[in-house]
Amino acid sequence: VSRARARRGGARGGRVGYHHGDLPRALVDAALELIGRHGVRALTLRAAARRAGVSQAAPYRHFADKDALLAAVAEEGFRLLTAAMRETAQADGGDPLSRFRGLGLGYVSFAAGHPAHFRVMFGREIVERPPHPGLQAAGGAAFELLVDAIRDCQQAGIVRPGDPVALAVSAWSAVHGLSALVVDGQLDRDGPPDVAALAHAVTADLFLGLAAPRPAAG
Amino acid sequence: VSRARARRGGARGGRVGYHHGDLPRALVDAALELIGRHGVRALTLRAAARRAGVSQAAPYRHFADKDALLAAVAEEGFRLLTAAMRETAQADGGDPLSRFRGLGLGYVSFAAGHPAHFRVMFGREIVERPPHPGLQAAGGAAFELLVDAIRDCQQAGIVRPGDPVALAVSAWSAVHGLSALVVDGQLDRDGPPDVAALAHAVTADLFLGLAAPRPAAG
DNA sequence: ACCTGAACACCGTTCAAGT
DNA sequence: ACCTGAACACCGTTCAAGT
Repeated sequence: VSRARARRGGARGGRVGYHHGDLPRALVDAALELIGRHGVRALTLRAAARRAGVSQAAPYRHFADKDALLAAVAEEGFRLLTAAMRETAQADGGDPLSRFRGLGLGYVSFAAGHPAHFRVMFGREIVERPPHPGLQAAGGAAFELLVDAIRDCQQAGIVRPGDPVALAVSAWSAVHGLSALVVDGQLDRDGPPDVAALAHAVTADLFLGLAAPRPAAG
Repeated sequence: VSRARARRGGARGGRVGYHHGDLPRALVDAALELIGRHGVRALTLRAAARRAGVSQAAPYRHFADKDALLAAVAEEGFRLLTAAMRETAQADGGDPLSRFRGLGLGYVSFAAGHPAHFRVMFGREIVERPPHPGLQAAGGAAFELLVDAIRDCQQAGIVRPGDPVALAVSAWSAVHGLSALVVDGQLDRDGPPDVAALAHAVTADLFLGLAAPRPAAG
């Protein structure tokens, strides 16, 4: 089976190659597959071009350089991340706490389901100077979801008072840390971990704290 | 100022080059400097050899390949991490809770102070198959410190009952997440963050939880 | 408007030599 | 025992052409 020419039977009836199709899309897909299969070091512009069935120089018609391709991957990742968070937040129920927790569960679930995206988004593969426009903003959107949810919970008396941004940093740290540990295989000591169970435990601990219940509150 | 020859005035009176010195050490240092200055992509074996003042082939006398050099960096990182955690835990006082919190503060402080080490330790730069021996174990040691500290806190009635390993995953997620966000510059929106203050806030939130105080405990 | 082929400087790795 | 020089296959990027 030749690799470069096996593009025909695509899910939505793609053309016989990308010569007049969507080469940027094909290159992003190729990048994700190379990273997912053999790590970030396996992503080369030339290999991505090969997978897409074009010459080594063709990518430069659509991306200024390798960083620009990585930035496209990261940007797509942030879009998918915020979408996943919003979806899980809605699915988890209408009350502010379920919404808040759903955001966290969506975050971890996105990372586990899209490790290649996650690595590019947070891995400093992009050397970029100055930061690609829109990328910083895309990352900020996910954080804003957390801050807003915390504000809602505070107004409902479910989360304790305090700067919602500071509390959001703690929440972000918890779900981001679990995600990073999962994606990096740091939790594989006894086989592949049950990511959903871990996410439920971590978000619960985040909310309740590790402290033993004290006799008097306040 | 020539780069490769400026090795003389070292802190401890190094020799005039590494030809009969410690080339492995010099290569690890060069790797850290390249990563720290220009990102992981700037680390090439050839550039590291250049910095050490030896030929491009010389590193292969000491490291099987690029992964082996990265593994050495990671292993050193894990040694430094556990040392930093132990030190902060001791400095923070004798009671179990201070010890536990000190471990977390040490973790974040190590990451902020050694970002190049941290990236190699957790960044999946090493493609390694099978995992380099001793590396997995070195990572496990830091985690064991957390588990033991949680057990001590449980026995002192400070941390609530439950599987200490599961609680340690939550604690690890929190401090690892904050560390990763700091190292990746994700918290730089309003200038460089106050890492120590963030670490204090996150470890406090981890212990107390985000929940509003409830009228009845248990 | 989009793609190719050839070119250049660079990298990982190997190997026959050197001291 | 440790290092060098030359070599090979590969990569990022550019540029003159092609259709």
